[in-house]
Amino acid sequence: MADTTAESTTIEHGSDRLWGTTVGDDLAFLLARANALSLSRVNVALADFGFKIRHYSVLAIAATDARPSQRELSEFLQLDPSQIVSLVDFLEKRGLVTREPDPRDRRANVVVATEEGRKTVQQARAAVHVSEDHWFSILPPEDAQRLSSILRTLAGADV
Amino acid sequence: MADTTAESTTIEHGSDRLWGTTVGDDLAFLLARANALSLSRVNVALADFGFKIRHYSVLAIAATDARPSQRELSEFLQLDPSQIVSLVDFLEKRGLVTREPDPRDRRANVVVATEEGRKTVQQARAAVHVSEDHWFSILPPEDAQRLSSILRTLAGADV
DNA sequence: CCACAATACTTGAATTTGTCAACTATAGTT
DNA sequence: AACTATAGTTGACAAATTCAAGTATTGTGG
Repeated sequence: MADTTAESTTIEHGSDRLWGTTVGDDLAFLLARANALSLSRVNVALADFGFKIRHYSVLAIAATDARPSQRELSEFLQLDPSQIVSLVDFLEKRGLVTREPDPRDRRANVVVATEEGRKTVQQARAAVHVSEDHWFSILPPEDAQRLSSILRTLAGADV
Repeated sequence: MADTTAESTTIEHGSDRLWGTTVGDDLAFLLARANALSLSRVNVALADFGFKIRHYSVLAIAATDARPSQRELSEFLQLDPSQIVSLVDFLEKRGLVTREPDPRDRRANVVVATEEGRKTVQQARAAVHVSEDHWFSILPPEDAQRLSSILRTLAGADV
């Protein structure tokens, strides 16, 4: 842990002392805080595209050949189905994705990126990765790798 | 990527196949998802106390001898000052914390847990830790340790 | 000491997000 | 055909987020 003494020259607005309190040891708290920081960075990176993280996530998945249904998106992104509706509406209005009928199930739509959508997501992904890499570069490379692998375990293991 | 040989016996509710898409590699996404899972667990554990994670965080910090000001809480928890106001209102109405004038700065309040608040937070902390430990026990112990350490680095380093 | 800018907290309003129930259309089952 | 379950949509409502403005106090430069 205490390998980076990267503070103290700054005037220190003073809330850092709260790290010593019990919540500073709490994994749920650390996760929440790391996520909040990550989120705000990513959202800044996506602001140029008029996206927030969710638009980006939906578009990125739609730009693969996975051809996800809205239900799958809802489940995977842990969002209410009605939230997926508005996300897809948003992207569809901008011509980035289309709803295509699922030939196997006429109730379902499949969300697919347009050519424009694929171009856009490529640029957005680049922006996101620049912002992420910059942040994660404060970690030794093997820690970034470990973090990714550990989080995959946690995030994939429901219950 | 493309294993759309949708034929398999595993009819499975299906969204797991989306792990293969690009977002599944994205640290920001993994962080968000892990946090969402952690959050919902913790909130379940706290429901008995009528808390959500933020009430608990404020109370837990107030129950130390750190005597945080509201501004410090705002900064540390990354919440708008007005959100701290309502959290402290909430806890104060329940007799769990009090606002005490900061002798060094009459503009500021210091948030301190009452005796009742200290008792409550102790029970709440136990509930949270049970729920966390249960979840994190899917990790090998050294990974849990590493995760904690890595997250502390990430969460503490606000470039 | 005075004028002025900055800070700590509070209030309220605007916006976004989260949650949920009801509805239509289709699927699957018996 | 009757029944139940599912995919998507809509709309209502609650909760959370963000912002702008106001009060009291602090600190600073003249």
